[in-house]
Amino acid sequence: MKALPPTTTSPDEHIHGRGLRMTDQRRAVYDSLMGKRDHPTAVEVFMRVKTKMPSISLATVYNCLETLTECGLVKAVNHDREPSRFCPNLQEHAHLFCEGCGGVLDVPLRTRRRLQDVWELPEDVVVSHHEVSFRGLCPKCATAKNKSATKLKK
Amino acid sequence: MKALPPTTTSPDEHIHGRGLRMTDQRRAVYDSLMGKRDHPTAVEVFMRVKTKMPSISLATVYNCLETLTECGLVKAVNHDREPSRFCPNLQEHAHLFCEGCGGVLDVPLRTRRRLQDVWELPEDVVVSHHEVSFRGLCPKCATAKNKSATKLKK
DNA sequence: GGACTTATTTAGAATAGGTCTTGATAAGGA
DNA sequence: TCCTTATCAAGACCTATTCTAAATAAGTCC
Repeated sequence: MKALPPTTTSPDEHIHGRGLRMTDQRRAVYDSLMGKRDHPTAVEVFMRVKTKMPSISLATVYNCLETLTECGLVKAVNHDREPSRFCPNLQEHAHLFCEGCGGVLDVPLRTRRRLQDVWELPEDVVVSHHEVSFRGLCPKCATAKNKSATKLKK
Repeated sequence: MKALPPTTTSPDEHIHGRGLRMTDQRRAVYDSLMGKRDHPTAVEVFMRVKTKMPSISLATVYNCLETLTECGLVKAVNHDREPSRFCPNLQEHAHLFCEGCGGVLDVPLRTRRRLQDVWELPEDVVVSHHEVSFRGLCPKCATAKNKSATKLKK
């Protein structure tokens, strides 16, 4: 749960802290997420890593993603019943799933704001984790749709 | 998306408005959700409805739940990759998934609050749906855990 | 009411994302 | 080096859900 920012602790130290090793496979999976931070699914990660490491198996990618998630180096992102996606952004944020282009956008928490400001959580509850997802249109798709709608009106 | 409160429109009218019928199966599924509002999974709904209507099939329960969801009479609730749960509460709310008892709690939106107060959504986006889920301990489990922890300390 | 059309239900097969199992490899420590 | 533990790879397996096809039921038009 607790995840120190990677500037103070390297991914390797993070993993070693749990008695685990930073293997080539884990590093390749982690690097692929850091390289193109677009919330890929496990299969997409698999395809990307496979270009650099052709012998890697899908099961290993699943294992690596699970390990990295447990170590707090990446976050697993779920939306409806779609395949899980993975995200190396450790800042607190929500996600916008674009129905137009299928992309996923990070939505940061406003400074000095907390979810309790909006949600009436009963007293005494303990919250260990939360996930917030929006579905709709990203700025690009929204403006594109708007334009075509205006065009049609004329 | 848009869901008129059931006080102004009956479930039947809701369904008829879409050219669909309120069949016995759909009513049984709907009633089972209204009767015990504890966020059951499709299989749990199936087991409950089966006691009143032994001939119903699981596929029908899935179909009914989908229809009711599309008509805006119930909400589908997803959390991590667990099976979907169903909820007849049409007010805006989030969910707390208790790791202690496995229960699900509705968490209402504070009055006159909106998610944009907390999340820095970029301009121009269009949001058609959102889902917020907390994981942790419900009040009962949290206090129970607290008590046993204090006991151990003594 | 009867014939026709469309919705709905049912049971079981099929699918998809993900997990588990097993045997082989590799890395560290004494 | 030998021993122990972690990791990997391949494929079998699991589970929630969807699809398919045939059977029923409900409207609708005459």
